[in-house]
Amino acid sequence: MNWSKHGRGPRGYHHGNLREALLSAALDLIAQKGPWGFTFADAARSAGVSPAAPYRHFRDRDELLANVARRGFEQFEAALKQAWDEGRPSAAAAFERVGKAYLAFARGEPALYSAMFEAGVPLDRDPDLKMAGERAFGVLRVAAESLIATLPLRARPPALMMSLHIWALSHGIASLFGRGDAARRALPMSPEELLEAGVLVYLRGLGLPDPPPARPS
Amino acid sequence: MNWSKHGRGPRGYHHGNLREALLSAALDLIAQKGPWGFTFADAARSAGVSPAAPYRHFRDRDELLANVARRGFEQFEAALKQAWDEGRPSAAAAFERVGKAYLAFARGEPALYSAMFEAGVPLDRDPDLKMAGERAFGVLRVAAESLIATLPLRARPPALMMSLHIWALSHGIASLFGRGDAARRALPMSPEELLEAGVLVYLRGLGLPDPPPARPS
DNA sequence: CACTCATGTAATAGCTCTTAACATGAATTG
DNA sequence: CAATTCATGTTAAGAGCTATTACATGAGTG
Repeated sequence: MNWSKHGRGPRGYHHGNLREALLSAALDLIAQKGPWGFTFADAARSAGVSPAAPYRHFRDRDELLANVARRGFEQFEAALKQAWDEGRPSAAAAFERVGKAYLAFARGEPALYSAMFEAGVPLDRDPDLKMAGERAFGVLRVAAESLIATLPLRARPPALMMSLHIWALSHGIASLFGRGDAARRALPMSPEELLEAGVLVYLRGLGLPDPPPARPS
Repeated sequence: MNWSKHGRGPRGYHHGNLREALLSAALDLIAQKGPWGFTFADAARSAGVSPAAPYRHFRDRDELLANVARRGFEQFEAALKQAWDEGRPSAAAAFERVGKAYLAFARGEPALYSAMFEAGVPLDRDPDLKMAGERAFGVLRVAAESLIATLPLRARPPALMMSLHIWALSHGIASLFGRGDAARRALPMSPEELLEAGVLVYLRGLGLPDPPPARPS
C-alpha cells in the first residue's frame, strides 16, 4: 500500500520531514481530542505514513508528547519574555502584561498548554524538558524580583514565594476556567479579568500601590 | 477459567459486589499509575473478574472514571464542610481551616483528586457529577461570603470572585506542587505553607485584618 | 557508478476493546 | 417446594493498537 501519496505531499517513498509532521499532527490531535484522545498510530495516519514509521523518530508515544511539551515551554518562555520586555516601561505595568500573556498562551495554544501541564508527562523524563520548564518559570521569577525591588527594603517578601503564588493562581485559573471551549466550568467574567483582579488584590496585600487603571491607548 | 477464586473472595460465579470492587480497583490503579495508566481490562483483572464483566456496570471506562470523580466531589464537599464547621469560632479561623482541608484532601486522596480534576472527565457527562462539583464549590463560596460579611459595607468585594480566586490558587498549588511524590516540581516550602501565605496576602489585599498567628494548641 | 545508511513499509505476535451468545444461580412466584 | 426469571457473570470473536523484525527505497558520498 502506498501511504505517501495519501496527503498532498509530493514526496515518494520518503516523507522528508516526518519528525516535524508528527509533532504537528500530535498538536492537532491534542487540540481536537485532548492529550489522551489519540494513539501513536493515529498520529502516523495523520502524517500519511505507516503505523511503524513514527518509531524511527520517537521511542514511543510518550516521547512524542514530551517533545510537544518541550516546544510548548520554549514558546511559552518566549511569549512571557516578550510580554515582560525587560520590565519596560515600569515593573508594575510589565508584570501585568506577563499575567495577561500567561492566559493568552493558555487560551491561544490550548494544545501546547495541555501537553505541558495536563498530559501527565513526567518533567524529569528529559533534561531538556525540565530545563525548558524551568526557564519559562524563570521569566516569572525575574518579573517578581523586579517588582519586589520597588518596595522599601524592610517590606520585601521572598521573590520565589511571590512568583510561585502568581504562577499557581495563573495556572489554577487557566486550568479550571481557561479554554472557552465550555469544556470546563462557566464563569461570570473572563479568565483574564479574574486573573487581573486576583493579582491586583494580591499585590495590594504585599503593599504595592495600585497601578493606575489601564488606559486603552 | 475460574476468575472468581482468584483473590480472597469466597464467592463463586457471581462476584456479589462487583460495582464497588471496580470503583475501588480504579482508585488503586489511579493511585499507582495515574488516571491514564490503566485499562478497563486492568480494572477487571484487579477485581478478579473477566474483561467483559465491567460492562454490566459501566458503559465504558469513562463512565467508571466519572463515577470515581463524583464520589471524590462528594467526599471533598464533606471534608470542606467539616473544616468550615459553620464558620466557628470565627469566619477567619474557619476560612483558613478550609484552605488547609483543600490541600489535605489533594494530598491525602491524590487518586480522587486526580480523577476529579486531572482525568479530563467532562463535567457535563453526568448531571450528578456536575451537581457534586458545584456543591463542593458551594462550600468555598459560603465561606467567602461569611468572611466578606465581616468587612464594612463599603469595602466588600464580590464573594463569587473571591471564592474563585481562592479556588484557583488552591487548585494551582495542588496541581503544580501538590503530591509530594516528586512527580512534579520541587519546592522550598510545603504546599500548605505556600497556600497559607498566599491566602494571607490575598486577604490583606482585600482589607481583612491579619489573623493572629496560629497557636499550636 | 556503486555503496551506504537513514528512513520508509510489510508482516507479525501479543495485547485491549467491545459486542454477542451463552452460563449460572439468587430471588420470585405459583 | 419446584419452576421460572433475570441480573450478573463467562467465553468467543472481530477489529485496532503497540512494538519489533525483516525488508525496500532512494538520497548523499567517494
